[in-house]
Amino acid sequence: MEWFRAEQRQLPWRESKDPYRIWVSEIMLQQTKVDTVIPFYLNFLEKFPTPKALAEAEEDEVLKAWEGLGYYSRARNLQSAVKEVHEVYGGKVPNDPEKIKKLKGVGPYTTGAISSIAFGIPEPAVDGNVMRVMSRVLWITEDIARPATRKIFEAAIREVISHEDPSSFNQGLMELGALICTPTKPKCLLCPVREQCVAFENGVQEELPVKSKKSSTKLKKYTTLVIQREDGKYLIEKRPSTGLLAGLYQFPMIEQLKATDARSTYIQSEIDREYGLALEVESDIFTEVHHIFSHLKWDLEVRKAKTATQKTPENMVWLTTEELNQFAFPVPHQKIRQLLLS
DNA sequence: CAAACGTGGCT
DNA sequence: TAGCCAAGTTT
Repeated sequence: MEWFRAEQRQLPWRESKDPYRIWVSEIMLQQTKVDTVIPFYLNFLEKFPTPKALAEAEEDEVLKAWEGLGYYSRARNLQSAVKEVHEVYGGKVPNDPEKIKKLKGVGPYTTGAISSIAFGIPEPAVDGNVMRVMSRVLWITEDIARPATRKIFEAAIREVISHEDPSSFNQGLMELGALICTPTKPKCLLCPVREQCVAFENGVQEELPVKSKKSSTKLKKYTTLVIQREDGKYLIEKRPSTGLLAGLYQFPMIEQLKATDARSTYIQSEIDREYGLALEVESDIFTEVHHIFSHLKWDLEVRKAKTATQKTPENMVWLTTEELNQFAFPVPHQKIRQLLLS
């Protein structure tokens, strides 16, 4: 805690003890680096300064503020939970871990983080940093990829957490993991708990934590259509409200399951069959986009198309060039949008 | 419990 | 280049 108080970074969410602001920061920081979060955090709180402002916003507006940050269910769950706080708790985040834990998008880590940082309650906040630091300090060799392992670290933290300043204790452990006890090349000579570290004592700090590997990404190929009608507007599809990139907007895509699915005759018949749109698909490829997600890879073959119809299929909308920027697109489709706007 | 769920930076 | 990693949660 002494090390943390002296060495901690100045970060936007450390300038306020407003539980709402702590909450927003903790959701954004899930699986996301500090440097990535900062600009999103500042913009988000400018747009939605209070639980009330977020509760009353349009979901599309919330997603737009999250555009490019990833894991978009975080944004939708956060707004849903804030609505609950607004309705059930009068707009104030409850000062009780059991109630906090029930909020959508708030799991064991975030419960501990909000409880300790915003309310000074001595609850463990076990994230990847804490498991790395403690696996080294205590030479714990359990596989941290397994859900059950988190409980081992929570039990260890409960034994030593400060009841005077649980906020500095939890944040200090995470800050230590971020700045000193790093995944590779940990700066042990600068570490304030080097003397207590069993892994350092035995020279095995680089072997910890033990973490099993995840399965590799799977490839999906799509023909992606930039469909423009006579007044210049583009046809944009809103993704379903569940699953991958839920609620985001994109250029319509047809999956290529076999080689012939890339032909314009196939594309045209598919669009006619699914949406009743008569399309003239160009034979040239406008651009290609390749994108790697956490668990899958997209290869997009983008082609331009024209249509004369005024019909608007379900879950689609015609947008002007300017309006394209008002909706949240996933990164691969941002690349296409950027080409059209340049 | 394993897998789904984004993105960008680093090795 | 391919894989790993980052203040995890939900299904």
